Amino acid sequence: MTSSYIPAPAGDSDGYDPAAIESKWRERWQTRGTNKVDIAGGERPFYALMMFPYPSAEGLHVGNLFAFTGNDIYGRFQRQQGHTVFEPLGYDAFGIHSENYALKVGEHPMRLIPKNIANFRRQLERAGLMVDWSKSLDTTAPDYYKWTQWVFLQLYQRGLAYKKKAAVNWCPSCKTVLANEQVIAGACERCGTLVEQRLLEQWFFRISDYAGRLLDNLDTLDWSDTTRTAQRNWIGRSEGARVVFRVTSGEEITVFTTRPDTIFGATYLVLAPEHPLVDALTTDAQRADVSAYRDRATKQDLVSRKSTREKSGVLTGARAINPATGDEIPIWIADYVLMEYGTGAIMAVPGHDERDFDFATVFGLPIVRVVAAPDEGVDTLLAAAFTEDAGGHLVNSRQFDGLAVAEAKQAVTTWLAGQGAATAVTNYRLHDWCISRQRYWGPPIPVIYCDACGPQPVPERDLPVVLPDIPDFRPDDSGVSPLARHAEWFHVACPACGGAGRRETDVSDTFLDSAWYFLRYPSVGDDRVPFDSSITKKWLPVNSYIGGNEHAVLHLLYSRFITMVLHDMGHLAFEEPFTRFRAHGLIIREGAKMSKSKGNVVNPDAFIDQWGADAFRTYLMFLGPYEEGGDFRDAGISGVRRFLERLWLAAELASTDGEPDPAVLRKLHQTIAKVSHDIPRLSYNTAIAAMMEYMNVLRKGERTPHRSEVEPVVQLVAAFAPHIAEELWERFGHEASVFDSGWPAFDAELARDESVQLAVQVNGKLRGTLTVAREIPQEEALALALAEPGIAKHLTGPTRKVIFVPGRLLNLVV
RNA sequence: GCGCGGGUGGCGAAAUGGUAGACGCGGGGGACUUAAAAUCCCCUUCGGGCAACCGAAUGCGGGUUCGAGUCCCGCCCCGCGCACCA
Repeated sequence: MTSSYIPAPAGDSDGYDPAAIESKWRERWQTRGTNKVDIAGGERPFYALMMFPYPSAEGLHVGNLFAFTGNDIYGRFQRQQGHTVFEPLGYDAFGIHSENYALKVGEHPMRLIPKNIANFRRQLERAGLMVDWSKSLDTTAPDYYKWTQWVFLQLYQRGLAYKKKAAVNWCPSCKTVLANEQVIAGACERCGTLVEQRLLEQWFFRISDYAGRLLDNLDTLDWSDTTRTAQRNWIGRSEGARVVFRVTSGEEITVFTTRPDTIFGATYLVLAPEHPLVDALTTDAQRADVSAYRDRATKQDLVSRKSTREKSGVLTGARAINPATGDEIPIWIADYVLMEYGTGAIMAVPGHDERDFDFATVFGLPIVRVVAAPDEGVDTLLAAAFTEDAGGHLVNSRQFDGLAVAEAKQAVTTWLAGQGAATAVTNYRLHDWCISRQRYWGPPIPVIYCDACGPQPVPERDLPVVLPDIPDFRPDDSGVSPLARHAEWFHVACPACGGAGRRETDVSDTFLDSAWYFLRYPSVGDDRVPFDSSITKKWLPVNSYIGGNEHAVLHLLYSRFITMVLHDMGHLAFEEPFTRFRAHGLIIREGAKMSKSKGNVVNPDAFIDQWGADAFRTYLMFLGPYEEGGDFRDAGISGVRRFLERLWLAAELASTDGEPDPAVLRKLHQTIAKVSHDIPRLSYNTAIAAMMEYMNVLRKGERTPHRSEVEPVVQLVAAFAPHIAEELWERFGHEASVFDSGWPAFDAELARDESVQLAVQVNGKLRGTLTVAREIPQEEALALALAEPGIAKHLTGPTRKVIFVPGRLLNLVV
């Protein structure tokens, strides 16, 4: 028997030529349909999803490739485990990024985006991803956003979409609403202009109705802990009570507090300046001060208002009764109380809340101690707010004196509830999702306004509401979307009465585009429904989702929310879209985040030209732990390239004469075990290191490897370096793709070392190592150790204790 | 301020509580070669020593343990996220 691969004659050696084999296999995969997925019939479906990119004009970023390659390896590995793997990729191409860039370069986004996408596609194909391009999608295509609009209508029908006037961050330069996270230190994250506050009518989704479920379900998900923690913090559940304070003039003020136990120390109330009761409560004497203060507060942008720590406020002149003490206390307004959290009103307990303490100090308000630590008395002076609750007990609280804080929270709430003054409630920090954008480049929100019928949803049969191709899409300062200027689009018949109607001119947030795209991929091409029910049943929920932690909160939370709503409406059988999620790390270069301004951006095309896609992929995965990212240093890639060259050479030289070396086989099986263990954990760097180690053994002293020592490594390396693996696999005489060849069999017998290095310690310090049989008993190991002069000389006294870890270590305590 | 990561050779990094530094880069030396490249071999944490060897060492200080990079307590530094959330 001879190898089916006949080496080229010496002098005309056909060495490793990545450019040639990579383009060969790109074509071969295409013609053979290697990456095409049998959506309807494929067995053991496995959905390996990665977060889709925004196709920027600069082209693919190394960070994108790092992320995609990590997912691709996982997907290819699952395919080699016998799954039908679906690894789709599409484009998240709507949004303010594209629109601003289009304005900057003076080209219409409808022309610009297809160019960007074509460039992205070219770069992605070079990277050798196992993507089924027939199932790609683009959020800006009408046949996609038709269904984004359908999703909106579902929420609308369910009563989960509503309009309200809301104070929003407004960037006067970008002429748009900004989310809080887009405002950095009071300025627009994009252009640096100081942000103002505006009141606009906006569409919201009632995600806060789902806060409890979104929080509770987190416990059941196989997700990165950091991501789950981030979501928990974002949802921000807190247990407390709503307490009603009666105003002496008759009104009632409801406050939210997490410390009902401290109510005996509530010496004043504070309302947010925007609180609806302020007008009614304010006395004539205070009216001028109050309205001046409110004017000042509303002019300030939301972020700098929140970041100012100095306390300010004014008296309303009204007084309320503390339901616990019966005392009259003053009512203030102050901007440290936020209208959007809780009830927009608080009971101030300066003795036990830092902010209230600061405020009371500034305005000379009474500070009463109602909680004391074990070593403190009723009258121990409060130099600062005492906010610890563990170990504290109540004082100055009448019948509750002496109760521990935790019990008092319950007891006080129950007592107040008995008088109708309180209810125990759970409050969430999560607020409703504003989806309106006063911009052009997004899916129009499918609503028509009619003077006779009011707002009407666009009937499903009329979807999509196509975004018109208009030359002037520049936003202006009116706060109204550019679409309003396009008369023949704007004016439309009312779907209810047929009379004159006007279209909603806001478009929706890009987060809505991406909150359901994973549902669409398997059903791409189906124009009857957004997602086919039997296909969805087969492929979803997503088995593995990989993406950046920058989307840990919003994108993942919104996707979960939309999925949950569609589940509740009977469209989906599951309520959590991503069974497993792992956040990948960030690639940095020379210790700094890659950015154009720092000039340290790596151009993937240039690297692939020079080193080949296989080396580039493998190097990216070798940089560091996938979930932590790594430092991209140009010099490092040579080691990975050398590894592939050595693999190539080993395959070229492999012979079928004689028998494989048992020592090499042992290392091979140890390597199979290591790689099989590491890939599912995304521990790609150590899997590569293990294969490199094996290559060192295989080629030790320029030995000629046996074919059976090389062939399995081709399968192991395939997920990392797919082109070279296919080429070598073919040269070994296989007709089918290496990705349909399965996974090398692991033999524990062959992998077992018969002798091991036993560490010998004296008092925990290493004093020597013994090469011994693996199963050596303690007595024999001890005897061998004592016979070793280098060890014996450290035994300065009688042995008091012997610790023996079989096969690993012997520790003698003297 | 709060939350989440992280701190290990010249560098990127490995290490179920059990020989710290695997693997790779860089560096040094050697073999092969007329020479170079490629390939292969050896060395490369620091200090001391001709050497066998000895000592120190995983941000700092304590602790638990026969044994700690790993677990516990208290700090310092770096990155990311959130930030008057009652």
